[in-house]
Amino acid sequence: MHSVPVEPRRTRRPTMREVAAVAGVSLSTVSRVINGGAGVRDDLVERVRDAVELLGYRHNLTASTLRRADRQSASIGLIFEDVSNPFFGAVHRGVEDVARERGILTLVGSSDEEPERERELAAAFSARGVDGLIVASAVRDSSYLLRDRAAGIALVFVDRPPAFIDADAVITDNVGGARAAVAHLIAKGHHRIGFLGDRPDVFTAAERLRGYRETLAQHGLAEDLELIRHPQFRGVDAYQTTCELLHGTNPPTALFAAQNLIAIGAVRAVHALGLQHTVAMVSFDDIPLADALQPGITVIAQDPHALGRTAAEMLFARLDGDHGPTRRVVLPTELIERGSGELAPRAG
Amino acid sequence: MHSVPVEPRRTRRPTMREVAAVAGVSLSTVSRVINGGAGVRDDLVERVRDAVELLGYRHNLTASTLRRADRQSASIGLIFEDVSNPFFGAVHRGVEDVARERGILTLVGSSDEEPERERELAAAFSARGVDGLIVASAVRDSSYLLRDRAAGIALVFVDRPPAFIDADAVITDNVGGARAAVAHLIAKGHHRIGFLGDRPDVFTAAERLRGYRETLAQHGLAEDLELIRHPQFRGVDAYQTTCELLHGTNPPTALFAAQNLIAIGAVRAVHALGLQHTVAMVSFDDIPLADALQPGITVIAQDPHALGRTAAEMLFARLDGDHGPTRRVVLPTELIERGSGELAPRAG
DNA sequence: CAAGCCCTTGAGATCGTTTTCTTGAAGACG
DNA sequence: CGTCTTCAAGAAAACGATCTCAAGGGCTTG
Repeated sequence: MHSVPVEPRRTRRPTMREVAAVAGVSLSTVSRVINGGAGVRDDLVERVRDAVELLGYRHNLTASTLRRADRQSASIGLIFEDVSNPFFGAVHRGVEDVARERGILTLVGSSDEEPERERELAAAFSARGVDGLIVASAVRDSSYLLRDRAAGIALVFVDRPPAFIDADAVITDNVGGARAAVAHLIAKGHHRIGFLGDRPDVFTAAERLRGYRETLAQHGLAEDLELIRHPQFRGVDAYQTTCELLHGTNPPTALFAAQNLIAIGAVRAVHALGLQHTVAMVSFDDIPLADALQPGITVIAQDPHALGRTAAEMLFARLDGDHGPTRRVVLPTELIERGSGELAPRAG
Repeated sequence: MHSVPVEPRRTRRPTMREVAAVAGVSLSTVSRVINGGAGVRDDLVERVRDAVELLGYRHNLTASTLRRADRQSASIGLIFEDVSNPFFGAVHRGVEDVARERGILTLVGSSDEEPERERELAAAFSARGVDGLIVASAVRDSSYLLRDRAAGIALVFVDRPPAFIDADAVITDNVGGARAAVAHLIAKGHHRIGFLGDRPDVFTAAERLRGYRETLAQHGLAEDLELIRHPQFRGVDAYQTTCELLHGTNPPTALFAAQNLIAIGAVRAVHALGLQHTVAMVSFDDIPLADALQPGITVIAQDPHALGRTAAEMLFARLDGDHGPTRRVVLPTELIERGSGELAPRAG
């Protein structure tokens, strides 16, 4: 079994010219049939269709795009931080659901939060003639995309707003969500609340930190820099950082884990230390099995699928000729109480 | 703010012809410089580079691919069941890591396990001239891809092997993993083990069910069809199905949850019923927070990232001219004991 | 019956690039 | 000094499709 060698590209793909020859019509007629067949006599349409079938002709969109007046490639590019983060998986799916209805395909890449990589991806997408770009940007200055937009590429920012370029964006209410999380913990009596989040050069992290700080200030609570931590490699370091934080002198009585992967690490740490009934916790972003834990994890849920859907809808509106002012859509978060956020403070 | 209207495509993209005019050289020379500059005098190279910079020229890969002798588009297509399933997110990332080194981009789509949709995606990718296809196929008969491969598109199956077409494949040892799971439970004394998995028309589900059955038989245990369940919509129904199973007459003392999303549903159900210390459980595929639960979830872990990496490596080997016999790579699973699989049977 | 119109069809230009072919200049060599 | 080789550079064809435009046929209409 499995011993038949794979033949190298034996047959060239048939072209419209060959279809035309077989059908006994001109190249133009074949093109018309392929593009819907309007204005072609029925019997010719049939002959062309038969020839297509016979030869196994497949339309070459590369050549078509090059020549067509509208220049549309029916594909868009998505730049995420990491396609293997379930958050972006859901955003991707939201985009795909909308794109599918229009027969549009998605090119997807991970920037790993590296500006250089993000620009490379944008350039690569652009070189392939994408009609639009949906970007979760990791750069301080997104104006490098101006040239692409000037060349006719539609542009929507998702999860993080654009900087130094006026463009459409769909983001979550990060500050509001963080405020809700921290206010919730304060209402339960907590005064020392740890913050675990990405470094503040990531927009979402900065916003969530802002919400944290503002809410502390609003309630007259002093900010302790010891309690604000930024684990570098989220999965691994969040665990470690949480342990350090909880084993330090004067540890927090509650934690706000401001990102999904960091939250997973923090939850694992709290459970490993046996402190899950002692240290309160709220996470930003819902995580699988959050409700199966004891106690369940109270979360600020965002809707990544809706983020993707909305971004795609805005992108296609632009491609359909919407030249209105740029829009920024902010999607709300939802506080889901499951137990971990409702624990009262206890002396460590 | 945000009130400046977005200008419609104002500038056309500059072409090589325009670059040539500005640099005062011929089109051919510009092409040579863009493609590495071999055989062009240094001063001309510099003049062309300056013109490129000045005009903001961006290479048009669409036109380039059309004309180039090798016809490579430097992009590949990925067909998954669902890009928002973290399992496929990880496979995707594995592919991307390998593709990135070669400057190759990924087009990605979800088939939702619908054969029609899978064929549409393959056709759409093919029309866009992808160099290769990595497919987690949902169809009984994958021979529809023969035509594409004949047209020179490399082909690798991932997660599920090909049917009616001889092609490379990378899959997990589903039968072996399932055997290990069930044997583990039997060794702990369980005789009534529930099976929760996708319908057997999904290859992986059929294989895991086979492993389950064979292991029961091997240990002289009778098979009870009441214990074999196939929740239709995984997230929602797995929860419901698990509840029904555990509340039925003569319920199982252990569960084998044979897919990641089903496992999440089953774990939630077991915990909701308060049976997590009573009913043993092993899941196929590791899931986040499995180790934070009480008891931790014992899993048969597969390595989706390696699945993607390996598939990509095989694909590129073919693109590099490997015409050897087709290969089937089977990646091993790993049993990770965390507690839930080590519970002894108790009368319900 | 001729003029005018609509409708279908095909010829040829064209999209932006690569590739082949040609040209011309410079250098090597007997 | 003439011929042969080598090399850089440009002119033009080609990739596979779409689009413009002109031609031809059939029909209506005066």
